Amino acid sequence: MPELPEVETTRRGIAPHLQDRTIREVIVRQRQLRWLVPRNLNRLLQGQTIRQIQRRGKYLLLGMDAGSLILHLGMSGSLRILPAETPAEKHDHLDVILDSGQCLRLRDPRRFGAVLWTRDDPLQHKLLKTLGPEPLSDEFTGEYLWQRSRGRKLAIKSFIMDSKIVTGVGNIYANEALYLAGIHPLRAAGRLSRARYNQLVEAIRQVLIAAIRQGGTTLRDFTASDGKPGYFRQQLHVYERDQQPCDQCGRPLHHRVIGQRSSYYCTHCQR
DNA sequence: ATGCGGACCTGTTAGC
DNA sequence: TGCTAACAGGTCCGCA
Repeated sequence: MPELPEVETTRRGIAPHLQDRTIREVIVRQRQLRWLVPRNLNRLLQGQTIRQIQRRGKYLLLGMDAGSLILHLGMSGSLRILPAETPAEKHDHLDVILDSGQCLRLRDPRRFGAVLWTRDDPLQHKLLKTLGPEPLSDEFTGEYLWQRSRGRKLAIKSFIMDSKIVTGVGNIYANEALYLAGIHPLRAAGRLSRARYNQLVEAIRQVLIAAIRQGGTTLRDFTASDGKPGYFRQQLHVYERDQQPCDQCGRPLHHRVIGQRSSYYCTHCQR
C-alpha cells in the first residue's frame, strides 16, 4: 500500500497525538508479521515517553529514551489514532495505548509490515543502514543517480525502485515519475545521460511532493490516520490506466510487467 | 557484484 | 451463483 507519500501522510497525522505522550500499555495480537514482533514489547515500551516521530524511507521511527520502535507498513498496513477502548477488528495486530486515553493501532491484513525494537540508533539498524538517500534531500541529485547507474543493465524502473539506490519510490510513483520525465521504464539504467537523470530526479521530487500535498494516493484501502483517503489518485497519469489515452499525445497507454511489478507507460512519449 | 525469481499473506475482483 | 486464478501500494533472500 504505502509508498513514501502515504507514510509521510501517516507520520504527519499521528505525530501530534504521540509527541511527548507516555505509553501506558502495548497489546500485541499477532506476532507473525514480516518479522516476528518482539514478545516483550509491552515490557520494553511501558512507561516510555515518545520523544520523536520520524520517517526514513518507508519506515516510521518512534524515538524514546530506551530505544526506538521501528514500524513498516508493508503493502497493506495502516496506522490510526483511536480511543483506546475502540474494539479491535480483524487484522488489528498492535495497539500502543497512550496516557491520553488514545491508542495507536496498526492494521495490516497481508502482514508484510514490521514492528521492530532497537536500543541503538535506528538508522544503524540492519534494515535501515543500507538505504539510499531520501529522494527529497539534497543528496539525491541527477549526478548521484548517474554515477550509481554506470554499468548497470537493469531497467531504469527497477533501478529507481531499489531502496539501496533511493528510498521511498514505490511502484505507483516510479511509473508516474518516468512518465513525467519522458523515460521508457525498460531503458537500461546505465544508458541514460546525466541530463536525463537530472530530469528524472526533478520528476521524482515533483510527484512525491505533489502526492504528499494531496495526502497520498488511495487506490483501494489507504487511509490516513484520521481515516480519510488520499486524493492524489486523480492526478495519476499512467498508473492503472492501461489502454486509456495518454494525456500528452492521446495514444493508448501500455501495460506490462517489469521486475514482477505492473508497469504503465506511453511508448510515444517515453523513450 | 549484479539481476532475477521466489517467498511471505490475505482480500478483492475478473473470468469461466 | 460459485469456484479458481490473478493481482494488489514492499522488499528480503538465495541462487545463478
